[in-house]
Amino acid sequence: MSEKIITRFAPSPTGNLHIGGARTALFNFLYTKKYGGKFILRIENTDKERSQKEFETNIIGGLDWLGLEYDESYKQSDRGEVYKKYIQKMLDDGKAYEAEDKVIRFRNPNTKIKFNDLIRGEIEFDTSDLEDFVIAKSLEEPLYHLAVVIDDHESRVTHVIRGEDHISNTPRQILIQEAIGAKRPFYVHIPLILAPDRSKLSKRHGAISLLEFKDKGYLSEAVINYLALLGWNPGTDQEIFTMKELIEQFDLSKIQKGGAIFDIKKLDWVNKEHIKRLPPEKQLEILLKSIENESYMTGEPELDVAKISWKKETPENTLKHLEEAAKIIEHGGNLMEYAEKVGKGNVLWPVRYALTGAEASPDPFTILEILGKEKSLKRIQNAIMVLKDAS
RNA sequence: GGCCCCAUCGUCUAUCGGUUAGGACAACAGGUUUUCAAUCUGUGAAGCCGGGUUCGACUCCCGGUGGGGUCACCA
Repeated sequence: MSEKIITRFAPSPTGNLHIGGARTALFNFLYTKKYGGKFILRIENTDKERSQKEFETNIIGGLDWLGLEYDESYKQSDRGEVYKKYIQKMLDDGKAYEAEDKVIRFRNPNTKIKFNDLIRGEIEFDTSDLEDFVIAKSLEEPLYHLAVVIDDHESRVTHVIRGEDHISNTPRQILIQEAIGAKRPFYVHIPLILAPDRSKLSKRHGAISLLEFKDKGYLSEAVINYLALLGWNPGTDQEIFTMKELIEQFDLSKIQKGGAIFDIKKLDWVNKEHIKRLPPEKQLEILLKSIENESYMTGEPELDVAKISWKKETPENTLKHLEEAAKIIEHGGNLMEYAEKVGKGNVLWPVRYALTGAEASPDPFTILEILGKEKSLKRIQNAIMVLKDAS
């Protein structure tokens, strides 16, 4: 290795950290850790109107939850003097000029810019399509392209790993680099994470805060694992990874070119697989916490008459079983004994369904205990009523 | 619309010129007559289209088509 790898994740605090941003951060992190480099977090808040402290907190909280530690961090709002120096120099050199409308524009040399993207190969743009774009509102107010180039230059960033939506920004940034004599980093434009309709993920389609996954009880290891698999694969059949394994196996050449749709069902499966690998006591803790949020814990279950009876059992018999079960529960009798006598499923299924309204849930005895006698009996009576109404 | 990127099952993907095109999720069917099910088994499901190159193309080239991104004094 001739040069130490330096990467950065550069979110703008104009929104919460969502899965797309989280995956970009993850890829930067994995690549850096694999080669023992340095990973920088840079908060891009040159837009004072749209940037909010709340989003900054959310982004940092999200990275922290995922365990994506950075070696260094800074905010663009703290670097006004640095940008000012560069803008003045560009003005002095004639690389930029103050336009009549009081903004500072880049003097576009109108050349062809060709760059090599590490996962897409050579990409060429004719920058004469671009006008003299604005690089700063004033000496004190730099804009995105300028700030990015200066920061990457001063931080000696070697690899710019970012979303594919930045491909069209690259030629402008290269133009600025050349104007200030900065070295060109390697570019790695990773595919976008898509909404189910294949459009870019936006708030509309659930570009929800990453932290909501935490609130919903997902394991950060599972989220990391699933995100890594969106657009990357190890070339083997392995699908469940620890962070350590991801770092070992991560490879830019295995990154996909096309966008990938986020599939919550697969995340659920990955999450399940990670839970299975946890010690039993930890699993219990997760189970208990997940039950708290179930609909049957927060409200009354809604029953579908057709689902009350177990498989081929008749509604008449089910009615009888439920009435009997209610009696047994009321007097603290042995429900299992009765169930074994007339067929376990015939009794246990309707009881559990009456209590939860769910096809999948913990077993009836656990639910009975959690709900308590009074609430449980009320729900069973309700199921009996629903059954009677239907006949 | 201009410019740019992309294209294998519904979804995530393997294949780096020679495979019955493999795996996973999901779906569907069935088993375990629910103290356990965050289970087990099985089934269906794909190379966008048209030209080349080649003994041989999912794979390489060209052209379509389709999808996406981007065109701010936002990032």
